[in-house]
Amino acid sequence: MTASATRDRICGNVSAPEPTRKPFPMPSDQPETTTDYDFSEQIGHLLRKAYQRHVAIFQRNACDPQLTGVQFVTLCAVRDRGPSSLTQLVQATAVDQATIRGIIERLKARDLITLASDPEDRRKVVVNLTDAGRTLIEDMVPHARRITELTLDGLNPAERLAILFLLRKMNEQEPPE
Amino acid sequence: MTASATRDRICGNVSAPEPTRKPFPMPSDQPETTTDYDFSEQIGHLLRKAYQRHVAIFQRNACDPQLTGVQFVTLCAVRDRGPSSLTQLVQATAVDQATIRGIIERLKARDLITLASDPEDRRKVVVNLTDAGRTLIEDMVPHARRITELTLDGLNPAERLAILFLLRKMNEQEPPE
DNA sequence: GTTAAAATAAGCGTGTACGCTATAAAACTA
DNA sequence: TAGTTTTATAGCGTACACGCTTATTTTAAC
Repeated sequence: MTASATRDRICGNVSAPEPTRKPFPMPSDQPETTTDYDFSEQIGHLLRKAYQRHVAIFQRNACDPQLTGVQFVTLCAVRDRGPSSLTQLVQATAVDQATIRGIIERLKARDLITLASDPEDRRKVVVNLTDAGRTLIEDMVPHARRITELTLDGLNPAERLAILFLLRKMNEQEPPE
Repeated sequence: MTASATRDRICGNVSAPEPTRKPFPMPSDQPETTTDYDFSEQIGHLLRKAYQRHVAIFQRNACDPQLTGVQFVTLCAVRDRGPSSLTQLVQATAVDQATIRGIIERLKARDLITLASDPEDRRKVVVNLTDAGRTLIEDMVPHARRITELTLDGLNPAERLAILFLLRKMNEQEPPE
């Protein structure tokens, strides 16, 4: 820290001793210095780490080692909504349109779903569960509960409710334009 | 729920994309049935959506459209720690070892960092900031503050403290074996 | 004490999966 | 016909697992 601070003086951007031009009005009394910005305390960094930890827990605790969290979510969405088009699954799962195609391909390759085209709208690809897919969901759900439990391990019941509430509230907020 | 879901195939389930009305899931009475498992209320799903929203906000608000959040975190880590080996950066950034190489490659290609080999340990690759890299960080930090602000938009000050606290606490917990 | 073998550490290559942007083609709708 | 919706395709970036090479450190033998 001190080493980098000294280096800042030596070869840093010493050329501009504050041209007094602020690109953004700072929301509070945040100083314009860069030294107090700690990336490891930012919401984005914490979210990334939390999600990565969850993914690791999922992989270790899924009853099927090939099944990913997103694949499981997609299977659940098909079960809950019945035969669905890709666009419907995109909305239900919050998986990107370009990404869902790969998911569907892999689930199809494992015969967990079937694909058909809607005779009433020939653009649509209708996704359906196979018996194997339905069985896998049934087998997986207890493991999924455990995965949730393990991900929230370390938080007491009140804190668990709180973080679910706060994440839902964040997600309801639309990303600006 | 299940009965109506299977009837959704009449193509008229347009009621889905309506705003979310979600009661609190009670952790107490969880039967072993699969019908009450709602993937969209699970911590993993909420974390994935929250992080994706943050990434979208980052992309729209970075001063450099090519710079990703992870790349920025890596640059910050080099600035904070001084010349660093890849392994040190892996620990500092929580970016996978195989992934950091791609990050470093792209930062190097843009001349934001330099690579050298440590004469004292010839296994090591030492990463250093260039002047351009240092300048980019300086320019970026105000935007990064705004990105954090926008990601937390919708939460009041107490809630912001709460979610940061809860995510930190979750991340401190080790993923089991 | 020097040296050879074993254990550890750093980094590389490859393969698979997820995520987004941008673009285009096909099918439907007005 | 013009415009919208649905899906397909290409390309880049992030993420992790696996197996591998090379370099350093530790240990054991001598």
